Amino acid sequence: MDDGSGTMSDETPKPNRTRQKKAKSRERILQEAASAIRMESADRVSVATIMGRAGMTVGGFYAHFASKDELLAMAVRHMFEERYSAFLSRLDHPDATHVLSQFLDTYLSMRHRDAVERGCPIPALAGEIGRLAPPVRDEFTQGIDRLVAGVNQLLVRMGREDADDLSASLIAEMTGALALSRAQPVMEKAEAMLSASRSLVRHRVGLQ
Amino acid sequence: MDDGSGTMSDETPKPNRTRQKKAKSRERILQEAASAIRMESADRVSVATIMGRAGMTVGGFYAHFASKDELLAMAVRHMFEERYSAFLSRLDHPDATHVLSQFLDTYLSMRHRDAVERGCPIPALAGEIGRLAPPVRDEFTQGIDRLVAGVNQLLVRMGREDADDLSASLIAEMTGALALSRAQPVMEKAEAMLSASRSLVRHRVGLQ
DNA sequence: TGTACATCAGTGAACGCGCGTTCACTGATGTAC
DNA sequence: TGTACATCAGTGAACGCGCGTTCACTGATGTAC
Repeated sequence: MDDGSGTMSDETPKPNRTRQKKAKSRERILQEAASAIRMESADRVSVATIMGRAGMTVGGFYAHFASKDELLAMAVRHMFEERYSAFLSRLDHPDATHVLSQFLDTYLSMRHRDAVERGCPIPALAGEIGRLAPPVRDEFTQGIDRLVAGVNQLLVRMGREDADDLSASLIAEMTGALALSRAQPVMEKAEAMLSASRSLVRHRVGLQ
Repeated sequence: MDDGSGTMSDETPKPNRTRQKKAKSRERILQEAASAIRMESADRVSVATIMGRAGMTVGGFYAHFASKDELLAMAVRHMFEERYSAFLSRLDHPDATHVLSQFLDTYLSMRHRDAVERGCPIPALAGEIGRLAPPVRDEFTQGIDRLVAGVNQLLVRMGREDADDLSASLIAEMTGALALSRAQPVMEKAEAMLSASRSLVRHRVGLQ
């Protein structure tokens, strides 16, 4: 059972063609799960469906994950990395205002509203996260914390002294506005909601 | 089939003890459904569980509702009425500022955060509403519209000229903040999130 | 008021279905000599 | 390099379970005379 390394990790037990193929399969499962969970909810999406979309059959699943819950936790981590690694790596960009401005506009856009399966995990999962297993919830709250901390950092660099409260308040408004615009099937009304929040959020951070 | 009234309504076909008892049963089912749906999601809660909590068995359900979907729509309407009829009836109160101030503080409180099953339907259902049947979604968006319109009315009476955008933006922030504080299991952090939004929302409407 | 039939709210078992998980297996790839 | 065995990613059928819905039924209440 022990691979000889100091920790109990089951990582890197020699790369070869078989293991590389397995790693790619795992990546495909994670990607399909990340999409399907945001689209259908963690509850509704089945292990069989995810495996099917990843080009495999159900039985093979348990060679990759111990349970559906473990997949959910890894998929939530995957969503935050996929969506925010680029943003978080731009926090040191010389023009903090520009980075923030772009973030706000991208977030509060119809494009984002309509791309649930590649969008921010927060509005997609906030409602059901309390019912999911603690490790899943942990990945979720850590993802939120990193995002809020990122916005906070930009606000500090822009000279805001109320950055702590403001960053939390902005993320609350933005995730709320996206969720509400998605609940509204009439496109014009959905756009009006995003537009209202976009202009007020920009105003609140001193843009335009 | 026709009860003789001009419309196709199946209402008021003579009240007697049997019918009164049935009406009370229906009310109990609706109340239990409204609680369970917010607590467990529309998806996870079963017709059998709701009927059991209302003191009946599964089979009796279809004497009250044509399907689970019909129950969901009626239950969503019930939630908004239960939560907001008092607030909406206070819109004409002479002191608009006071009514709004109370609304904000009640909404962004730990008490509200911890009372999911009696709380605002918006953060509880926003994530899954897009997957529910159109009639359920309609009740939901109508409920949101009435709430936003109510806040809008108070802001107008307080002399705000940007009331249209501001009311939508405030509801977005408040529902978002409540959802985020519920996702956070650490009480102190949950309270900090609510507190951040509470002070900024109050500031945005010119309070304190 | 008393009786005989009608109504219908609610019971409880059954249905077909999709779920998460298990498991004996297959066959391509890896390892040892 | 060639052969013989070991490994293990992935298959596909099966499991027990809970779901929404149906339906024959029961028995209390309502209606007609």
